[in-house]
Amino acid sequence: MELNRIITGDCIAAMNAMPAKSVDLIFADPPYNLQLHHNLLRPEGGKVDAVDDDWDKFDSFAAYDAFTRAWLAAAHRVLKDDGSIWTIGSYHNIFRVGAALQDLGFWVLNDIVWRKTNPMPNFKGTRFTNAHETLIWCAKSETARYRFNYHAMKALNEDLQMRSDWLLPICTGAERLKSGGTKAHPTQKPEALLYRVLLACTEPGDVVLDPFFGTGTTGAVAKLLGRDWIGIEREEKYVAVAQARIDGLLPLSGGDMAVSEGARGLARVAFGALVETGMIRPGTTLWDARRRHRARVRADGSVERDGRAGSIHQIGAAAEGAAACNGWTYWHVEEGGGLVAIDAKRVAYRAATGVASAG
Amino acid sequence: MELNRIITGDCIAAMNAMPAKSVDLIFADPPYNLQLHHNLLRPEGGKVDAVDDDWDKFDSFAAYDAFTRAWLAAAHRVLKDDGSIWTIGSYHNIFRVGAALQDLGFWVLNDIVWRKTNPMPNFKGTRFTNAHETLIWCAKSETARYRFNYHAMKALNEDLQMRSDWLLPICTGAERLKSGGTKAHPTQKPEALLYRVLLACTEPGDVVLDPFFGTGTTGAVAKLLGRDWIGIEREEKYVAVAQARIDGLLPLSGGDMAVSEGARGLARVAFGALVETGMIRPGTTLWDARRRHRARVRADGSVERDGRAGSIHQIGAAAEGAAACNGWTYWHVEEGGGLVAIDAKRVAYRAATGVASAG
DNA sequence: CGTCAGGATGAATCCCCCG
DNA sequence: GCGGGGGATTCATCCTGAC
Repeated sequence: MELNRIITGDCIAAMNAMPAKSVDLIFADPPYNLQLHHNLLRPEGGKVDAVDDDWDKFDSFAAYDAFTRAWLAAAHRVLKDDGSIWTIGSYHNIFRVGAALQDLGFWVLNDIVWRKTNPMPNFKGTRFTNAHETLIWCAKSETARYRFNYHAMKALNEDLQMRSDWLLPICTGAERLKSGGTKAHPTQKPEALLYRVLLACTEPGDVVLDPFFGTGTTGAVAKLLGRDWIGIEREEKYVAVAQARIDGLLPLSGGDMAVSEGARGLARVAFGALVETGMIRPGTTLWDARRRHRARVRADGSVERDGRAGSIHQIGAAAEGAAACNGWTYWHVEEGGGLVAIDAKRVAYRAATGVASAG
Repeated sequence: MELNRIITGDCIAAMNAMPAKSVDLIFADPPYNLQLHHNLLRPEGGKVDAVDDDWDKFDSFAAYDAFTRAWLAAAHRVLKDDGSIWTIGSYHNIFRVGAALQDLGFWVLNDIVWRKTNPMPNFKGTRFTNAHETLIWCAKSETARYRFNYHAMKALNEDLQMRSDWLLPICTGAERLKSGGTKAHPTQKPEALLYRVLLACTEPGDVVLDPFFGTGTTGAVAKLLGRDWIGIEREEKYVAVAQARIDGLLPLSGGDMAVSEGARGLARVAFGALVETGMIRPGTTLWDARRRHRARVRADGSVERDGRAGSIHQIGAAAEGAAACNGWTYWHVEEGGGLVAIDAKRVAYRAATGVASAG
């Protein structure tokens, strides 16, 4: 089997033409079936550049399921018995993909949450910011002896076990491939994501297959890490971009590559978290250190003073007639006859929950 | 329908005995179908106290799917058209539940990741630490007008949009209910999780249904926040624990339940009303913030620019060549040598006339 | 050359009342 | 039920151009 090349064509046919049990790892980023109906405008009037490509359009969930089961069955055949498979998706499609994986006999090892440091906001204020995507990692069967480089993952995570939630930025800037001044592909994944997947589940010389190759992030990281790879992609324009990208790369010599871990230092704690967890009850009176001003805690973590509601910082600033105020040190609660700064509650919260570092 | 009580029995039968379209929110924590075949040993030899209750055993994915679709269909019937449903699960079951939700016509609004600050480590070093669970939030249909208290969520998160990943501790310590020295229920959820769900999607007086009530976390938080609730639980030992727990609770006072509201809750003011009352005189020049465009106020509250007259919004959009425009924040009047947004005039108008909230 | 303000942008199922 | 129109709504990051 010829390695380190892109096959142009349909991934099901291409996989069926490959030898059975021939690849060690499959990474698949299939269409998400986003079902976007309307144009979305940003508050300042700009238009969101949506994914509206034909390859993401399906007539129904049934049609999407049929497609999913077909490519997963082909993937099952080419995967070695001790290999494993990763898929990525969003709430639009990931439940269909996950159920299909289970139905085909794949054994789920983890679901991994890719938390985006910089997701697009929800412009209309109608839902929670959709700030993550989900990956599913499966062995070929319940009893398979899959590869997991536990210590490499632990080392990558400052000697703590790598968790199932990964904080990584989306692909922007110089890493984002352009063609003709605009993005070459609407859904290019960050190399750091593939780096972690390949480092966790393969060793040098393993064969990595990506049936939805796109601009070739999987191939690029595989080459970098000294893994062999095969990419399958239907659209010739993406094939050209991917080939040029990978040709221009040099593998690492011995090496390593920085994986973004996001902001370090102490985790940001919202005042609302203290209210939610019952450390401070709605209705509690907050005092400044000299009891000259008071405010009342509301159910959503905002506070109210003289009929005006806002954050602890905003209302503290208003009480002092100042432009800004650190509400954590400004406001206090009554405790044992004296006043305790709410910052002490934050310290206690961090200690109780073990949220030491951000990320 | 009798509220604020626990129904002992099977949740499907109990929901089918309830009136159709009678609840505003459903929170469901169904069995996870954990498929734990072997006893798991800790490194030091102790046995992990795993979920091995009969209620979590299913013979196959098909049996679990049939159960899931049955209770979800019953839930669909009792949910109001503009209500919403939350479910929680792990990778063992959440894909089955999510696919069933979509197949039954529920419309996914978000998948939410509950990131645990203190998850159980992976003792064997064979996988990533399973550090999260997944919630799925759905409206009853694609076109339903569900409730989302956007500004309350934003206030709870230090004035940033609440994201789809929530960092919360697991339920331990004093909050963890005990019976006879051991934990009363193997999967008790933290109150903070329910607090956020109920604060986001209900208002005081709404009816919240939990078909897998367990030790009654949903009921406890509903009572605290002044929401009505109904719990359904099959196991009498859990019913007793939940009832005692909720009976011992005091709700917040009415004022403490108040949360932040956005401008959509404010009374609508016609621009013409400001002209009528003399706050803005006909003939006044309106400017955009950077003085690139100007318009002239007419006697009827319309404005004119380049020979075209229309509302402040229409003429603002025309000036910008945009599809839409909020004229209140786009246009400004000269005042004291600087520019003041006409929105400030609207604030003054509301204050002067006492029209605070929308009717 | 550096700094700063302004603009662009990312897998998005993104409004709602009134006639 | 549908169409029109008022008017509510954004976070982190990177790039470009002005000075």
